[in-house]
Amino acid sequence: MSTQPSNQHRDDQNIDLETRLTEDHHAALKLWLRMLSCTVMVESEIRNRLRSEFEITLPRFDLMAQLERHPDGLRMGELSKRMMVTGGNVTGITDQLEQEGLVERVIEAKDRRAYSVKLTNAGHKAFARMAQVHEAWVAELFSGLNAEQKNAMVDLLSKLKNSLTTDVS
Amino acid sequence: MSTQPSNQHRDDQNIDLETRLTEDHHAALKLWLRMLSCTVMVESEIRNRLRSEFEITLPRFDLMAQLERHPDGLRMGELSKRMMVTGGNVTGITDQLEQEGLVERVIEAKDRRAYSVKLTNAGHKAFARMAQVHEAWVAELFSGLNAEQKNAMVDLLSKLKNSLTTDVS
DNA sequence: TATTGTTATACTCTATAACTATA
DNA sequence: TATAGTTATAGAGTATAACAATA
Repeated sequence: MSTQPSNQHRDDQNIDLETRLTEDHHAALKLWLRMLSCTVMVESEIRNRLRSEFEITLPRFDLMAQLERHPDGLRMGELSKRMMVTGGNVTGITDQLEQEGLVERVIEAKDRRAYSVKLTNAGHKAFARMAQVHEAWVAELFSGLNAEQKNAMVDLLSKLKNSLTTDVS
Repeated sequence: MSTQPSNQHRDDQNIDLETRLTEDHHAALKLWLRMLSCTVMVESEIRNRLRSEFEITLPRFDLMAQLERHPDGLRMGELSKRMMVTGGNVTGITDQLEQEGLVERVIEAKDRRAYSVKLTNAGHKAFARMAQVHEAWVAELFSGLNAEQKNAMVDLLSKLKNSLTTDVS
């Protein structure tokens, strides 16, 4: 093996490199396709249940969840960032929730261009009720993994998320 | 501890059970939220790149990917199942791809109600070009995980997917 | 001038239900 | 009658760009 001319040797190395690269590409693709299909399955199940049980859509639920975590309210721009959606959409979703009395816009004293969006009392109550059921659904859908496996996956996803937010942006 | 009356003891067990249940629910929710946000980040990045580089949408790309894997063609109903989308949508997406000459409907001799949808030669070429770049993007986006971690995650997702398709349907 | 948020518009995907043609 | 696929419709979410009000 080591008796081959260095040219050939270099070729071998290149071939190995290529092979490894291709294998890695395939592994990444396989991972992505599996992740996507799992996410789509869980997401559409939850979407359907939210609609049939509570007549609410996922983005609306998501906006309320964001506000639940921030009792002091969030600005439109902050909601936009957190929901990974452009401003116009947040306006639309907020409008709907405001009409239903679940959310309110409070003018900020310091910057009168900006609003602070908060859950109303009714919004808090409605969300608490939904969140509990929602959490049980999620637990049910992920019951195929035991505690250890769930933790392992959270760790892997955290690593991935970290690399995504560090590199890409 | 073991000197407590059995009533109290039973209470303790219940509390433990509840605690464990709540912990599990939280773990599942945490996992789901992390998985969702990772998927959304990767998906929107790929969606944007596909649009700006190739002027194609994700569902259209997905349909072509399905056909690439099945050179003999797929019926509309099969595409619908695989893409997890209703029939009307498949008709629409197929129409567009057919207009662009990337896909063709071939009437089935045996059952003249049904079509077999196939990639055209142009479709094959176009897809091959896109798939190569797409795979490189995915590899790049998942480069935060090493080979071992990717494999571990594929395994966990396979387990999850399996439990989802077994239990839920 | 820059920023916050809204409005107007258009596009894609989606589901549902009524429909046509064939089995 | 049942099935394969299409059509028509309506709705949600999305992005973009022009706009108003405030900083």
